[in-house]
Amino acid sequence: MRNAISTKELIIRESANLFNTQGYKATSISDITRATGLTKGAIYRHFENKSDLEQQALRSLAKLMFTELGGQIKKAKNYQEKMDATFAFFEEYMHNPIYKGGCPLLNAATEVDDTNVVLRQQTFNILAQLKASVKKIIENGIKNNQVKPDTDAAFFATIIIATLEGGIMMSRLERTPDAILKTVDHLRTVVSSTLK
Amino acid sequence: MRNAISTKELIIRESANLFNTQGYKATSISDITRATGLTKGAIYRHFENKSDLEQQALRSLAKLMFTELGGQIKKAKNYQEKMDATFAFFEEYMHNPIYKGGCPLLNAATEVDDTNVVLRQQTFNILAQLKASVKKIIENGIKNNQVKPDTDAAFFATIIIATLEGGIMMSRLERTPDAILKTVDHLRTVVSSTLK
DNA sequence: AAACAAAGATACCGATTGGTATCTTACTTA
DNA sequence: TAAGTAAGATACCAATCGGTATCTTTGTTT
Repeated sequence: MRNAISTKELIIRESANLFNTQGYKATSISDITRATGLTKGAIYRHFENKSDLEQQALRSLAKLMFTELGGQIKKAKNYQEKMDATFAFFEEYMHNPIYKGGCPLLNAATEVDDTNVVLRQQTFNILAQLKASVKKIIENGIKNNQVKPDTDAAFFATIIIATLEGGIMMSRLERTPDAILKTVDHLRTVVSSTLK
Repeated sequence: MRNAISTKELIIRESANLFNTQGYKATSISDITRATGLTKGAIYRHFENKSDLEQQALRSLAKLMFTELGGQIKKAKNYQEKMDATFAFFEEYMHNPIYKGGCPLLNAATEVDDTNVVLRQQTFNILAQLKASVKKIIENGIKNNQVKPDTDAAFFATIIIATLEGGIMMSRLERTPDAILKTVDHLRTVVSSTLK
């Protein structure tokens, strides 16, 4: 049997790419057969149905995102550097993206919020995880005497993520990094205001 | 002939509703026949094809948005009130939306940025119009001695829109106004910082 | 009221959708 | 090397897709 796990990875990689650029509903199994060079029979051997594949593809995109982002944050030594790393990660999207089609969180959130229950819950969890990681950076900053102790971590985590995601939406629509650069620039001054 | 213009309005209204909640690609003509109580023959008498209907529906959503937003802004007398009116408009989305499915700009932008050329250009124009209107408020604020003269209007217009759209995305995914309330709260302090 | 035109309904088209049953191929184990 | 099994290919299914040609209905005009 030709290596099963590597073909499953191939299917997930290619379908994740298509889902993130064309949308989940709009991507057909035939699209995925074309992208992978496999047949329907091969795909349905590895996944129960399309919904199953969608979930695993989104999970893969989220993992990729958190692995890369988490790695960059870990490298940074203090609060300000960790925040900078976070901003740099979203800024980098535009130049050399780790996946095509923009932010998987933004894409999934806007597509599935009214229609796809299972994908919505999964996307909700991705947002929660992202918020938690930004919140943690701020809380650690307070603990390490780098951030004003009365700083509302949940509040800043929310506005930072909202601003970045909105900036990505604009930059992708305008096909220029202008918006994401402006939002990151602004967020740097926001972060400065939380400094001790 | 049963009133043609009112049935065309019905088709646009119902399809705009479906497009904004389910997505453009994901909404079929049959969905629209169900929502309107009309048949395919009736729909294709008023629109060349699905793309034509998509364009007119998005145009209708944008018009609705700018009419409502513009009206609120016009009512406000000075810079701060006009900004508050803008924020209130986006905040209101959550409680009593003027259209289902969230912000038409955000929805269209994330769906079509990689796939649909004609709808992408249209969405691009909507964003440009929104940016221009926020920019104008700031520029008038400068002219009327209410805003610091060195304020970068284009910069603030971008970060305000990005933050609001990101806040809407989060609030809709989380099904709670928490995020949009936080972002608006933050933007009020941002606006304060531009005051003379 | 007869003629006409416009609005909408019906019935169909080929192509594509997600999904499945079955067949063939490739590899492992005995 | 023969048998067994897992991976993938093939061929099909009913349902739905966007779209169209044609028919019926409705209202206007003369």
